[in-house]
Amino acid sequence: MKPATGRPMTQTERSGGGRPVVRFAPSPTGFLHIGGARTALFNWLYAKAKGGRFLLRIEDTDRERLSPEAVAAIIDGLRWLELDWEGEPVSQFERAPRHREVANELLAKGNAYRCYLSAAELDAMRKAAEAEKRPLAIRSPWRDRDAREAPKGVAFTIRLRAPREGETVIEDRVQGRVVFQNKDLDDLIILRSDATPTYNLAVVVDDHDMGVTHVIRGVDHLTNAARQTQISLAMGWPVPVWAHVPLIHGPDGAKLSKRHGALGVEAYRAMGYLPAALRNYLVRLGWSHGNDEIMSTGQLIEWFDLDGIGKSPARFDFAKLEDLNGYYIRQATDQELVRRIGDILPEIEGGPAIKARLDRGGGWGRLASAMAGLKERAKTLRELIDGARYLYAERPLEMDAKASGILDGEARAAIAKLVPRLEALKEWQAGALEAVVRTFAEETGSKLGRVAQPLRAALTGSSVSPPVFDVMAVLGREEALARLADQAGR
RNA sequence: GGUCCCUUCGUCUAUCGGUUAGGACGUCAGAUUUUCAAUCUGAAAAGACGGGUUCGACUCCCGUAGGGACCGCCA
Repeated sequence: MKPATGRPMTQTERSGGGRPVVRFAPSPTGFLHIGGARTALFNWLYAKAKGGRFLLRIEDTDRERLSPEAVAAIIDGLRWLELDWEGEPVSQFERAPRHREVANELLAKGNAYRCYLSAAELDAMRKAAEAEKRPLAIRSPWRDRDAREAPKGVAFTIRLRAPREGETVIEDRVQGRVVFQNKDLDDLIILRSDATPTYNLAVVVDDHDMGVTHVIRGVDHLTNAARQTQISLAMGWPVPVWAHVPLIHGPDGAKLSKRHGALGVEAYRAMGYLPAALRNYLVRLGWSHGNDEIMSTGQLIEWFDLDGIGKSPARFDFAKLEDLNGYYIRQATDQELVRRIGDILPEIEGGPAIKARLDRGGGWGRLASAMAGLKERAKTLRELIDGARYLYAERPLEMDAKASGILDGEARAAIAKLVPRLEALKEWQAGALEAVVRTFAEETGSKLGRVAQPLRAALTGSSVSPPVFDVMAVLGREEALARLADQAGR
């Protein structure tokens, strides 16, 4: 098949539109931040949507900035987000010999050359250009100099012999056709003076060797796409399909900072967000499918495509994430919620203490039975834990300001009168409890709320809770009556 | 400074030359209610600006303004 335009054939076109291969290639210098998570998600979705493969490569060539914890954090983050990749993660560092091999091949082809410019000289050139306010393009004299003139025993770098005329065109599935004038691009270093490969070389070689057909990544790599295209062309390799997605900004439109949300995904996990909610939120940040907002993973896989990605940057909005998370919490099964609370409890402030109390005396079981009422009122797992406080609180309950306001003398007296009737109940369950209290309210000529609020206060120490009768049922006869007795007036 | 990109309600977005410019979050009001939520109903809220092209522009072109990315022997 022939490509419709004059651009180089892409791998998909060569393989007759076969299964795409995509990859997520983070550098392990920090955690998996929210932007990276979205990039990973887009790649993952694209692979799933098109029946392709999603690979993971760790760009760990910078040994100084490498941290093993960061690698672990990225992998944990992807796992938590449930973005599974195929095979073992590829270590870019371990492939250095192959990168070197390609650099030498380029050298042998005459598409690269040894450059003896020192770092200090380069620095001076850059400074001079800046001082004169003229555009900088490093033009190494060694591009055309005879290799025999080379100083002996001096370290050299290998530079790509990039074309000086014409243009390098990026046909981008998101950005459209982006044209770079070759005169603006300099001969980039592909092999450092210590014979280690640079990023752009490593990426091109790895993507080629891994059979990557589509490169989906942040726009911050757009100019790299031009450089990488030049390397691919110099090797006679096909150029992948590009898709450079816009970056995520903070609420103020500026770059996402720590205080905005440039946190690692593990922070979102600890804040009590559900992976499905975060995925749904993230995918809508820059991608759309008509007016659809809440989409199941199945729908996302069915609908996702590069065409739906917009070109303008999006701002991160916690309020919308929260709303979505609330929805996913309401949809989640009680068991899943209990499990996830158990997962994050050890890593949040005050969590271990709560866990210890839940561990004692069937707390988890009570949590599970209270979940139906609880999840209706929480936007995050943290709020869920907070809302469940009455379950694991110890007697005598601490009353918050509103609760003690509700429990005035009259209210306490009412509780005292009500307790015997509750005690007389054979079946301790919500319906029966409600009937008793309703009757009581009618008899005393008060609205249900007048009785229910004091009960709530006495039972939970708060003015806010799930329906009181459910609360009583979950607490069980003994505990509920004890709490009421604690607050009952004489 | 150079190169490249972006600009629809406060926010995320739909629209792909003809719509009362739609939806979602948030906000406000109301309904419901034992509290708070959830739910339902309704309201306010947008095409940065200036020129073209066209019978007709949010949509196409140019310019201005604002914003962003990149400009390493980092990735």
